[in-house]
Amino acid sequence: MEAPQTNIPSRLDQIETPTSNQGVGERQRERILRAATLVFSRKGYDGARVEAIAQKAGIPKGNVLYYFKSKKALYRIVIKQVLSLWLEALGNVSEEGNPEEAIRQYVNRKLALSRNHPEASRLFAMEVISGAPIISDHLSGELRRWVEEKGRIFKKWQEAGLMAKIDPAHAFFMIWAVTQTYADFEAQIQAVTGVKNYDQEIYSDASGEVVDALVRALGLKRDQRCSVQSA
Amino acid sequence: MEAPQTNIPSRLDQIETPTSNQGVGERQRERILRAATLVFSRKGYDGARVEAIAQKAGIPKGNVLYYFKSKKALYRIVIKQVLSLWLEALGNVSEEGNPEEAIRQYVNRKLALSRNHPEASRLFAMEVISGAPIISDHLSGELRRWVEEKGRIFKKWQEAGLMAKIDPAHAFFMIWAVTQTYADFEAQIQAVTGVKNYDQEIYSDASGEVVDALVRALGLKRDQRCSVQSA
DNA sequence: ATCAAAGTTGACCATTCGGTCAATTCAGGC
DNA sequence: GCCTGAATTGACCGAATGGTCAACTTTGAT
Repeated sequence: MEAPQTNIPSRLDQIETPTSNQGVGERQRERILRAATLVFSRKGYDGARVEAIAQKAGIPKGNVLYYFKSKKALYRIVIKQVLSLWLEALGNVSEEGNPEEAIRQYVNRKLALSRNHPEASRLFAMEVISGAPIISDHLSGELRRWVEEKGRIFKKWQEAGLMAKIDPAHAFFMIWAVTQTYADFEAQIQAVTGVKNYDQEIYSDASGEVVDALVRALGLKRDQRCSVQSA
Repeated sequence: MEAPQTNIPSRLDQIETPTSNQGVGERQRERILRAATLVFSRKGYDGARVEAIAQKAGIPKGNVLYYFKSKKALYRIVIKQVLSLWLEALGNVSEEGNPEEAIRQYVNRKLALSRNHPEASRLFAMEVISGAPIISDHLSGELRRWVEEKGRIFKKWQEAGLMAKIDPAHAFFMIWAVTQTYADFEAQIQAVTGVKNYDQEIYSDASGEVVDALVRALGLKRDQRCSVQSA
């Protein structure tokens, strides 16, 4: 989907690839990407084995290297995919309207991302914990600018007395930390709570209580009865 | 320090090891443990190389395997060390006294842990993200009981109207997520903020604003002027 | 000085790794 | 059917990995 990066054309264009098993390649490619995301998200780049990816995709190892010219190339593509998912989900913290509602929406969107793409979240975490060797440029580029931009909105809210005076960057770190923890630390939360079907039980709790807590943390609730109780 | 696990006695006891380079072994052993913590925390178990650990410890690979009978045994010891650090830092959320002050202390203690032992935090995170293959028993055992126990204190506070009504477990998840993020996601925070000396600048910010925010999130501030401003 | 145990080291081994490749199968256009 | 290029596969290669080992050095007690 992103840059080609591989030796295979395979695009459903007109002129090129006049004859081919059209579509077959694309489907396999995506199978592999899904499998790779899973394996990389659990083992990190160095710990992941091409053979394991192949097995999870249900194809021989040679076939993986046929679609992606190397393990590193595959990793780059996978992590770029994940990164764009992450940045895209950053979405728009809209300046207009109720700050509380804006943040509530944003947090819920991030929670949904953790719920629907936990492997992506974990892979991102792995990369960052490892020192972000691949994506550090994106972090200090795109992401930094995004935070600066959205930070200005926070500043305005703060000056209008609608938000607690926290460094906007730290406000984001907090939101990201809390929302991602439900994907990244699933094993811990699962163990501590002992829930059976993590997905349903945990996220329904989280999207209620945790969103409220974050709203409170940022001092957003406008008509607030001194925040001792929530329900 | 933990269980022996290796073929070498090396204890400063009386009778055994009548003659030896006393002390030398212990020092080397700890050198290796430190190096191993660093490498494992960046690469995970599968991604870490014994050679890399040896290099970081400044000794040949063979010497590492002399002190620890295998990579897996070394990993187990390292992660047990980290886990006990983690559990120990859980410390006492004291029931007596001001809830706000108790949580403030607890959060600050966790922040200090992230600051002083970022590698330990990262290693713990790596293990959990990987599915906690080694420590899952501890999580569903010790940690779960700890959360249940301390959760009762939260319940009491909540019934007394001193704390927002959040599921205590989720309250902990939130605190852990936020405090650990400063160690685990250092690369991201560094990139976004662009600070030079992470350690000093970030943690002085965090221990101020973030602690306040968490106190607000949990609805703990007793004499609170409707939580719109913090300073 | 001598001795024994502890510690150190690089060479070495079996296995596994990422990656290549030639042989083969598959699918569609003619 | 026949041809062509894509797709599939397992065998294979060199490099790297975890782990072993025998030779050697160091240390402290006697």
